[in-house]
Amino acid sequence: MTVRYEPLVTESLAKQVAEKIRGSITDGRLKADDQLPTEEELAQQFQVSRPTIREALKRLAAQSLIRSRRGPSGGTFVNRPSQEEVRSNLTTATALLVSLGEFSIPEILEARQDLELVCIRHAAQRREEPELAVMREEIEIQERSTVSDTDFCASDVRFHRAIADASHNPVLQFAMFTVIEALQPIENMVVFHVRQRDMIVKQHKKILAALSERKAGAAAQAVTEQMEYLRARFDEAHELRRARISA
Amino acid sequence: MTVRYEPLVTESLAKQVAEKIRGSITDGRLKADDQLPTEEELAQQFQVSRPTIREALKRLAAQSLIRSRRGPSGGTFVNRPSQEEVRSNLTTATALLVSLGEFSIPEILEARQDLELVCIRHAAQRREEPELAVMREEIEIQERSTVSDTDFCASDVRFHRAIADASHNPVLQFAMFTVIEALQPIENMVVFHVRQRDMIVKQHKKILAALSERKAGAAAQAVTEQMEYLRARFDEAHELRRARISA
DNA sequence: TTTAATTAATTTGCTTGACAAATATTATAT
DNA sequence: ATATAATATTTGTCAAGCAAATTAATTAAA
Repeated sequence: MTVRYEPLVTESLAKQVAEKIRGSITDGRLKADDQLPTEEELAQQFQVSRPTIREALKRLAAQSLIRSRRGPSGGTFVNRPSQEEVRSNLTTATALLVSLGEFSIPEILEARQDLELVCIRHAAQRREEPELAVMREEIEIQERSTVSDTDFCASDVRFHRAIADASHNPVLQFAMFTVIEALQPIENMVVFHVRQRDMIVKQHKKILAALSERKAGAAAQAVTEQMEYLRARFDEAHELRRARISA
Repeated sequence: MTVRYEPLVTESLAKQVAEKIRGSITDGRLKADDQLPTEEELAQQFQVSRPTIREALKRLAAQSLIRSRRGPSGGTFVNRPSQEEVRSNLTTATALLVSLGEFSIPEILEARQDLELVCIRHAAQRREEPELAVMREEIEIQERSTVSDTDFCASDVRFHRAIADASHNPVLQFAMFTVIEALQPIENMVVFHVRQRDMIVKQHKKILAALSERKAGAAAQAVTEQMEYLRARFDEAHELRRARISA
């Protein structure tokens, strides 16, 4: 008699259950807003206890693949993950990688320059009034001398996100946002240490002007200028740190 | 007497606990490989039950922020998330967004062309033997007529990942991998429906040759060619589908 | 004395059973 | 007919305990 061996399973039950359910979502058997069976029923189907089912569901909830509501019409439903949610998950993960030193500063700067150049070329073609309005607004904030360093940096992030938005390609936005967020702590360092806001604002104005007139070349030029400026400031900071260490 | 109101909390306990712990990881109070208190101790500290703590930990485990091991020397530890893990999480999330139609096919194709052009310019400068070897190997696989459609697509993905690798910028790799993975199901469609492998292999050879000789212009040209070819095939497929529907 | 096997201790993994809280439905009273 | 109250359903939480894995300590044997 032939025996079909099941694969040896060492994964935890909760993880297996989570994978099974995740599978039925990703392969389309469960669509957005579909309702899952109740925890009780799932427990029976998988032949595990309810807390185990709950651990599995929490894994999925952590990736905002599902949402739960209490009550008779409640239950667990497949989530339609918004780009926002996915992006925020991605951002925390990326920030962690950065903080662990997986990416070096020059690498981040290079990637950011490359990606922003791609975005700005499309932006020069496709930018609409709303994005220009955001940029104008942020420049105004950045010009106020009363604005704190933290707020200045936050405004800077919003300005560059507006550039990504103006590309009107959500995939590029997605990639760009990640790099912008990843760069933020580093950018904070610069602003805090170097305190050269005027230059940055001047460059932002140049970018805005070029986009307003749909001049792709000038916009690319302005972006390149700013990135080279940032790079120089970072090199300075690096020199300073080395000097301090060796002293 | 003045009263300080705590913010009204409607989030579930498990979620709050997870956020607290996540916070102490992302702000650096807990570093990689640090050990968390036992579930029992956490339950006491947060004044909740152990299953609630476990649900919280599972949320974090789902994002591979922590790992657990049983036994006396076991416990829960802060994970040093590898790029692989973060990427695989990101990939499933992105695939879901694609399957939900958050990104259109032309948008994905455009982003992929732009990003791959960025990668290939760096690759022409920095490519090393290992990446060229991978490309050669994959081309060889793709030339075999016995290879299944699925395997052909998988090899294609590996080929393009090698291009991203050759850029030697992990941030770009990160962004590029996402888009490649996102495109894969669509690419499968093309190969399955159009069955034009020769052309793709020919283009891959052109890319490899240009990279071998470090000719950035030729490499960019070859990439553009392939992307325009794919775009044309997709338009055809789209035409076909529309024709079928209207018929 | 050294080495191997056994035992004990610790920590996560899982189960059972129960109650609390939220929320829609249904029944009741005005 | 409408407002209110009771009820049923489902997730959220708790409690206590056993199982499994794994290391450290202990004991027995060579």
